[in-house]
Amino acid sequence: MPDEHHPDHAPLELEHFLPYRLSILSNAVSQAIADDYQRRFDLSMTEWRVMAVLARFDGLSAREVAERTLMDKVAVSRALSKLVETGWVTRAIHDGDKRRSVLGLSEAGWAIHEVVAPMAREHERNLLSKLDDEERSWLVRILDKLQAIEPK
Amino acid sequence: MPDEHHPDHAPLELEHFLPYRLSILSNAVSQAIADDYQRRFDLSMTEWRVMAVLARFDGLSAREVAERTLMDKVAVSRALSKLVETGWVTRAIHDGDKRRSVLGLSEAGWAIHEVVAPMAREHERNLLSKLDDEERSWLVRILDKLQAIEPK
DNA sequence: ACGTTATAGTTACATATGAAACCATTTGCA
DNA sequence: TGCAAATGGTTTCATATGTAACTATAACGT
Repeated sequence: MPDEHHPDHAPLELEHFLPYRLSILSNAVSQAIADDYQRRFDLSMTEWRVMAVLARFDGLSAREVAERTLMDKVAVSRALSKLVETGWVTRAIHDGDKRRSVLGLSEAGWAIHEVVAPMAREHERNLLSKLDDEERSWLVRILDKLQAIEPK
Repeated sequence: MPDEHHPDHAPLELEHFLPYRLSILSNAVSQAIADDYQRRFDLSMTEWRVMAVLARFDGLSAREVAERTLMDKVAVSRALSKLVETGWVTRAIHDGDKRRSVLGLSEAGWAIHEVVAPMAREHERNLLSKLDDEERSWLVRILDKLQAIEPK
């Protein structure tokens, strides 16, 4: 909790500064997971996110993938070109709109997914195991509130 | 809360996956702050973190700055060379160990700090204002637990 | 003292990322 | 219809970042 006794311009104590703490925690967690599938499948985090979204929503366009993952379209485009090349994602052209692509996991892509999804879940479980039930439910509630549309 | 009814290999629902949520939240928060001081002072996040640490601990070496900020030494080295060049940080050589540098904020550096620190605090307050007291204290407690040394 | 090893910090290179320009196609509307 | 504006997606370029190699100095063990 920010200490009211420090004047506003006093040096920040990074280790108690919420944005900093979130950043450290988030990076540590994401990196641990990413290292895992990176090492085993040479799959980047953006690529995995694209695959995860296509596993749930088959036939999306690239723009829709970008929306769902909150990544920008350039990142998605790059991830897709690699994924299509390695054969884990299929890309067709939308009939009726030649600009749009129609994306989905290939058989091989599903096979990767079958391995990586449980891996990711395992990391999450591991993280949550540090909390008790009460803490877990507060965490979800707090995240929901904090994420209620960032008002700049 | 992860839903027990989904088998482990089912498609991840990113929007309920804790590591993903943390990453989105953390990026949004940090980016909002960074945009702010970036625009006004052409100061990157790593540079600001170096300055924040030097505001609290005068005379650190580069390695110590890296430890305190959890950034790697190359990032710190680069940040420092820019900060020294713009004149916001002073760098001397440790007497008795010519490898070590002795770092600190300059007058100009302090002036920047006086503006940026309150800005950062304001963003944090803004974020925390979405929570009530009870939620805030749970959040701190939860972060403490989650951050208790990542056991890989 | 002296060579080996460790440490502080920088440089070089390879890769990742983001913004803007770009191409193709489609939409909106005069 | 036909042409300006919008949209989907890729390419280009400039910048950021991480890893490994490197330089200089210091510490250690004999």
